Amino acid sequence: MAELKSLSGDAYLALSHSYAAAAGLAYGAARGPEAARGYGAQGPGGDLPAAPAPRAPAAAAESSGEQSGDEDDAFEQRRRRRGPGGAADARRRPREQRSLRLSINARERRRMHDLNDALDGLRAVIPYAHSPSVRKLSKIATLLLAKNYILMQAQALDEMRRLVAYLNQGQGLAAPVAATPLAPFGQAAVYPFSAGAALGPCPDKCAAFSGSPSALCKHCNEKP
DNA sequence: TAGGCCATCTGGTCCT
DNA sequence: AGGACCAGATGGCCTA
Repeated sequence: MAELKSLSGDAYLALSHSYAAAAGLAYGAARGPEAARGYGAQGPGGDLPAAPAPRAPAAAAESSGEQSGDEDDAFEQRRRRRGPGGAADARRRPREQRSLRLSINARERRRMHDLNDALDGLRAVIPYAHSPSVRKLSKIATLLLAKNYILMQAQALDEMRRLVAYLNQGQGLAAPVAATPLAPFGQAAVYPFSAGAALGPCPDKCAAFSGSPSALCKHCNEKP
């Protein structure tokens, strides 16, 4: 089981709101009472047990039939619990069907573990308070936060492109940079630093934006 | 104690 | 036929 990280309520709400503000969303508000309750919001200094009792669901673990010796009993009990025809059904159940069911269960369990691993991977790249004393994000919170984070990043990228275009226009540049001010992220031409650095004589890249040496740059002021 | 979150089991459906 | 995916049911753990 994954370690318990936790996120203080305040930190989480702050993060959510900043994402929401940037992305024009209101995740925190939308959560309403849940947000107030807090995903993992602990009381003051509230820590969770470092290692939560490994889920040892009586019904689940025992009935999974892979770790327990009295799997049949558990299975029978569950069938009985499941309602009409359950017990009789189980009694009639041939051994092959039973083992087939067990393998299907195992496969489903594996699938869910993979899904949880992927969610852990997502949590790892979402900026929030990672710490042993902070409970990890719930699944739903992880997905919602990730969505808002992506939207926020997209918006920031958009603004940066606009700024670069504006700067390029302002400088009246004939440089190749100006030719594709809105090129997709990842194209070096969009970013004067890389283009300028390649072309300019100054190792400090000071000429990247203006195309002319800077009076403030020690490299530009150096005598050759 | 209620409510949230979670793991697991299970049967159904769809796809290969 | 077998596997993947999905949703409902169930029960355990934890917090307010």
